[in-house]
Amino acid sequence: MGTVKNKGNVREASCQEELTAMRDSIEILGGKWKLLIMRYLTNRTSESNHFKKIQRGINGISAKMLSKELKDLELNLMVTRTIQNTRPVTIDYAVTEYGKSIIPVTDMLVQWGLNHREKIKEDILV
Amino acid sequence: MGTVKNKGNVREASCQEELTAMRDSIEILGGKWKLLIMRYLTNRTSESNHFKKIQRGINGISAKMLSKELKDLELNLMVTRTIQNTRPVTIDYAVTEYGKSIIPVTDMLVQWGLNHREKIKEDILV
DNA sequence: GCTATTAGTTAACTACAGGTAACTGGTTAC
DNA sequence: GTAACCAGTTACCTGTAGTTAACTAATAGC
Repeated sequence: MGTVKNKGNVREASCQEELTAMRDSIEILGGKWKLLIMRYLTNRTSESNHFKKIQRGINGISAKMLSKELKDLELNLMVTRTIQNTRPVTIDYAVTEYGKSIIPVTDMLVQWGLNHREKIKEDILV
Repeated sequence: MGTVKNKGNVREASCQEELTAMRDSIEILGGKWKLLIMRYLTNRTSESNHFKKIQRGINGISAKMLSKELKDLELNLMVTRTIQNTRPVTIDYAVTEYGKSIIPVTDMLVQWGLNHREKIKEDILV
């Protein structure tokens, strides 16, 4: 470790760093819901997003999971949680400036998903 | 459904399509290993990648998981499996042309992971 | 008092992702 | 014959991601 012997090792080392970086991303953003929640919130930065509204917007997510995932995202500084002075009380969730760094990731996943649908269609026809 | 009543609904509709697309992506590429395997293979398209070599290259993956994930990726047309005429037999795994469409996704995840490390460091120092 | 809204929490459960380790089967080299 | 390489498979187990449904607590309207 530490000594770089040749080009092969340089490539090897940086590849391992890449894989480690991706492990981190997957650990933080992995699972069924986190990226969906982030996508939902980054699409609506102009409005206030309270708990029930988010739950209605993301098809199929339960209160328990939404609550848990929002906590995780808050811990990782991706979203903020603000209590609103409304009756009944609402809690506003918003993407942080840092959280917006996720946009390129979700953009790529959306594009890839759409593209994959097209690919599947083609494969069925041909 | 079908009738678009106003701009709000248009935005709503396309957002739901986006989320659906992302659900697809997450379903196909989700889990601890698939994206790591794809990253590993797309980084080495010039060489042949046999089973043991991949397992050695991706730290911590077991034969069972690698075997299972490669099968899944093959089913989704992301990689090909070719038996090599070597002694002992080796099996070559390669990313398909279509599989390369995943590169922008893994690129973004690698970048985000690296950036996140930096962010955490800063937060500790400040 | 009853119902509805908000934001969750809690318990009880299931299913599957994933880990560990032993094993098959074929080939080569010593 | 035995050790080492290849490519997996199989069985067993565990932890946790995720589901469902019931429940708390506060406020407002009828």
